[in-house]
Amino acid sequence: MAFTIGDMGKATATKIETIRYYEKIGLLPKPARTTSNYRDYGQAELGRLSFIRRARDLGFSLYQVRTLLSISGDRSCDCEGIDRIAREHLLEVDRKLADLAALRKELKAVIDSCDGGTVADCRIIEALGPALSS
Amino acid sequence: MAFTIGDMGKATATKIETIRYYEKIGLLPKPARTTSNYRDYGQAELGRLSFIRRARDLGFSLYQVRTLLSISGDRSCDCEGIDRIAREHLLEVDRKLADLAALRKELKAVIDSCDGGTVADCRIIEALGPALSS
DNA sequence: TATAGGGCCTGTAGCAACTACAGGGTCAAG
DNA sequence: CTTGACCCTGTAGTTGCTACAGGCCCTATA
Repeated sequence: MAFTIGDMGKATATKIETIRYYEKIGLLPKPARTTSNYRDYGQAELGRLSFIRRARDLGFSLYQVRTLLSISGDRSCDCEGIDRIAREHLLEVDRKLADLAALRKELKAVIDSCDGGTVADCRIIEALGPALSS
Repeated sequence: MAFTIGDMGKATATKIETIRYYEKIGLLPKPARTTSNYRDYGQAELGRLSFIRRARDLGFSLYQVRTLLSISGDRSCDCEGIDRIAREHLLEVDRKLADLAALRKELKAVIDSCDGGTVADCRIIEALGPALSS
């Protein structure tokens, strides 16, 4: 029922420094301390940290996580805000996917154009930019 | 034939601060100066900056760009090194694409599980983590 | 009982790759 | 001759951590 910062880290696959960082920026509350000044966490903090990590794994920014946490703290509030953030994030992910796919295609084309030889006739270099007489 | 830093920026869609930053970290050489201490660029610098930007657009890191530039500077060197960097980068892009696609799928599932109501029964929140009794 | 090893503490600095000022000088047009 | 757009240097901020440095604490073993 009481966890050290190391326990928290193990339970959520989070580095200790990261946990302290979350505390510093106010994502995690300042926990109780033992007599020897060790952080003393309970179930609630563990849950909160799990939530943060899970949201981070899904690609939410810390700013978004902060909002998600504050909305989810108020259980009577309706879930429209949550839904909006999640959908917005999904759009962003889709944009990134499209960008990355386009980039991949172009990169592949650049690579495929090269058939060895010296740099003087390397197509990759050529494709990367004009007039690199430096 | 002579460009100000602003010209360079316009020609390559690069912010002035970024150009100065590239100079500071040694990616661009220190250019000549006019009598009033303005940076005075020539064609070579423009080419080099284009190269950098193009490589960055393709997702190469500044570290990789640095290597690409140094290899491409030696036109007699064979293009194996270039090819290796590019292929490695392609693999990295493929990994990112796969990760992002997986994330997208999971995020979509989380969003789709929600059918409104109050936060108390919001599935998004539920899916994000257990025991968030904070 | 001494000591060795782990774990914990604070605080600061570093990473990528920029971006954004603050506080000033320069230049061309009206 | 003044206004506005450009340029200069230098420093600090961004995101999300990560890595020390220098020190305290706790447990197990010889």
